[in-house]
Amino acid sequence: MTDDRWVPPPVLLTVDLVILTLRESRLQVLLVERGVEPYKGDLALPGGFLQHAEEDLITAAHRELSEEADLDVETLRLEQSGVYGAPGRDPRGRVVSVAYLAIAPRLPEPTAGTDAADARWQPVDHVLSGDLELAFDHRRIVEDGVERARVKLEHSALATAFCGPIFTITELQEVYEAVWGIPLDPRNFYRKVQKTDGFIIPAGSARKSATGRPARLFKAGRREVLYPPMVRPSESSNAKEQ
Amino acid sequence: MTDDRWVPPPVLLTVDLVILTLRESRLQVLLVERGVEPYKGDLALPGGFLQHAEEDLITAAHRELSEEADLDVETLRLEQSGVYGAPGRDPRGRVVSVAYLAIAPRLPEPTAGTDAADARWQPVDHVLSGDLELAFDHRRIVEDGVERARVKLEHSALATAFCGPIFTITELQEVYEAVWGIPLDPRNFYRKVQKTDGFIIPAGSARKSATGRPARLFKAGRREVLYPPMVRPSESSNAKEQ
DNA sequence: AGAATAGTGTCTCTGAGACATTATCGC
DNA sequence: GCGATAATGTCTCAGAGACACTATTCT
Repeated sequence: MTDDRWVPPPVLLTVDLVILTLRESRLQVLLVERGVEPYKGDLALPGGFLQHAEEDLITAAHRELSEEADLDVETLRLEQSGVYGAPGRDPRGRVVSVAYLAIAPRLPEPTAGTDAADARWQPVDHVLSGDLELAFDHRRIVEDGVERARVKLEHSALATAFCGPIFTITELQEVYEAVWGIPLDPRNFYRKVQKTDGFIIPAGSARKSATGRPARLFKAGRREVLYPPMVRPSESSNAKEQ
Repeated sequence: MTDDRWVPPPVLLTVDLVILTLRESRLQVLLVERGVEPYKGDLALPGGFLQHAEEDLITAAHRELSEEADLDVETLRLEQSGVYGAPGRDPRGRVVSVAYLAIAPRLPEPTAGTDAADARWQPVDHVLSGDLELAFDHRRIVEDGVERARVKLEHSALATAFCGPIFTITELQEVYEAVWGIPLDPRNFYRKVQKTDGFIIPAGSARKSATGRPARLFKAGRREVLYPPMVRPSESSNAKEQ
């Protein structure tokens, strides 16, 4: 099968970023309008080719993150979310894309970057429902990224990363509700979060809303892995396989 | 930052396979002795370069699987497990590897393939403990693959794939014990597995061991996602992040 | 006082863990 | 009968879900 003169086919590598945030109590994903062919003018995930042969994947992801959105790279956790390498996915040739997932607190409207004609937040439901068409196979990448975020919310303290440095329990609950897309009972949520040791740490008390009793403030604790995990209700009737 | 004449750097793509099975009640991984440089003579995961520019990743994984081990591809579930693309991981240049995880029932000693001087099963503990040196960053790939298998055992009916088409509950328990590396209570395991609807289906009754009461036989049910999940004990004291 | 939001308490049910007991085989 | 393995039952405790109540602010 392998010839003496055979050489492996080169491929081009891109990193694509699924940057999720919370705006107006909805889970939103950062999309850019492509400024170049192919799919020029269409919406797509921020990302791009590896810069040079020595660039690390995670480095490239961070570079694209700061290039295409004016975000503070330090505060963002970045994690690999999948590889997409189907032969026909990019008309420019054999392009394999490594997807990275980033979770961010409320962010400002991003400034347009170099490769992107425009960059803006879009609700993920619009993407998942298909109302919003994305270039390449980026819709699938968003789907996988969102599902990964949902699972991570169960088992890790990731939700605090969606909030600012100081937050109320209600705000934290809103994060879960937005990402999971379901309502939660405030009292059970309160109890669960409070008794999960090291999840959140008290940080004084202050007013938050215009009316009502002032909420206590918290900051993220040291615990990364939540055990027992936060449970997503009615998980009995789902099906999610590769 | 982007020059007019700039072109993205090409990379070489490999697929690496983490093939896990159960032999002698231990979790074992298929390793090959490399027949070519670099790392010639060292143990490594089966795998290799993309064959041609149009080959799908999963196709390449299946091809390597049948090339390097004489396994029935049909019965194996294959799933992406990670990407490994650190700049210095392969002396031949910029090589990015996509790892695939395969789970298999008891398998025979494999026959040596084309690229591999020798192929054989090795207990994963030997790899994880570092007693067994692996080429490239393959030890890390095995670590990630095993952890993924452990998690999948919790939330999916994957464990039945380790068994043959017909099995006893005790055999199924041995799968969990081998992969998780901990002993389980037979009575609680029995109860849990029985009441998880659609996990296993009765398939008659027959003798299994030389002595004692004959065990009932089962086959895999239709359910893929287990809810509530099988819980891995003492998960309270672990830490596992990217 | 009343509206609005934050925080606490209680009851019930499910499921996990620990462990004793019974059932069915070969000898 | 005995030894060995399979299967079932029981008790207890932790945690999730449902829901009523109290607390603290503002107007």
